Amino acid sequence: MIESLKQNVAHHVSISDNEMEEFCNFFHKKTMKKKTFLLREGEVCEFEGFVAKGLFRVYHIDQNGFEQILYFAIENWWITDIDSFTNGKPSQLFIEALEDSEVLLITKKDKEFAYAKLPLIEKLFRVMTQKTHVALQRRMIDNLSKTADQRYLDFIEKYPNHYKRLTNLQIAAYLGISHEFVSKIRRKIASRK
Amino acid sequence: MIESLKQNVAHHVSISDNEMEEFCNFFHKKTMKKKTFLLREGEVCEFEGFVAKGLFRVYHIDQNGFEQILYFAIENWWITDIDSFTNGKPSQLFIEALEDSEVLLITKKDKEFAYAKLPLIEKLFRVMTQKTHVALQRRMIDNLSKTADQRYLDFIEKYPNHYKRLTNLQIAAYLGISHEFVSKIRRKIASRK
DNA sequence: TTCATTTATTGAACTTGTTCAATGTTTTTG
DNA sequence: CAAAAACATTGAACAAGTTCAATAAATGAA
Repeated sequence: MIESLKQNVAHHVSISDNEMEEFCNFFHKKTMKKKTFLLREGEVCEFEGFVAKGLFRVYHIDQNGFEQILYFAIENWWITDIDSFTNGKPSQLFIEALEDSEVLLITKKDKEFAYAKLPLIEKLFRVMTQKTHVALQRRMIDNLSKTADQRYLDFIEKYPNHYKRLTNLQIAAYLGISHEFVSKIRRKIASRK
Repeated sequence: MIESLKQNVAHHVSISDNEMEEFCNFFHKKTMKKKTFLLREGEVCEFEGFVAKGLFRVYHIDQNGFEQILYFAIENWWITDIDSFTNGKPSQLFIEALEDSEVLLITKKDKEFAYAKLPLIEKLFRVMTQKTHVALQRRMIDNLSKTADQRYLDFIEKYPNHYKRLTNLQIAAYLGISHEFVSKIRRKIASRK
């Protein structure tokens, strides 16, 4: 449970056992039923979360009522709305559990406390933010240049574990296409074999 | 020259005059002619740069030879390839001056030195990375949901200063559409008035 | 200034992806 | 287990955006 968090932290920075213990103690566990929300539009995001079990979607709803999915988070992913969290403003995002899930949360206060006390934690989050930023740049470039077919293929290749747990509707909202078209892409791919 | 850098830093973190001086001393000025490159694909990005004057484009070229522009950087913007810079791997990006430009560069070594010596500098870059990340998330969402027309309008509204200095070709490569279609969008908009 | 190069515009034919509506399939839930 | 709800598939008509080719306009370099 907390073990996976420790492993994840250790994967990014080298930190003493004591510091690790101290950092992990800031987290409290939250169990969530499928289809419940960790964050809703309009709320201020007061936490940063580590997914211990389950699956979440982080998404936005536009003026026309369409959903755009920013990312899916399964085990060992972090979830928050950085903008709302760091700037204390109302979120534009929803974070919803798509399966029964368990998440480890740290509050804003505790995170700041950790920053002040444990210099490596500042580094941890800087490194993680950089990594997600690089991944998002990559996705942006792909979105600018590739067809929906290619993006779908890339997605199932890149996230085979997500893929199995998601519906067409959700994949469509991530790729920025209609779910009907996802069906048509699947058919095309199947017939190609 | 260095003044604009100081102002930019002060805008993000509160730092003493001494520390500011020390940090800014790490930078050296580079003057660049239009159409010259600060970074080419395959090179390792050894710098982080602050644009004092001019205009740059940061872009990628895909397998089919098409360019996707990640962003434009004018005065007071920072430029680097985070992935290449932080992980020491060959860049997938080009950074090119689109006008005669002046940029203030800090090397990787000096930046690490600054991190170690001036704790607020770590914060500075963390805050800046977060801001660019939030902006990119916003752009991703818009790209998933909006039509080319709307994205074009958003662009000229959001970056009126960039817009005047860019060609249709460049705006097209940023929006992920053909430059012919940019022409058609412009015509449509003009006829609507 | 002049010639070459780059950039912008336009139209026609085409491709990609959307929308809507109907139907079948799977999953949830009482 | 049965009924309801959510999800997936399909086709037809449509809209959005591309490609190609031709021409005009602007810019740059000698």
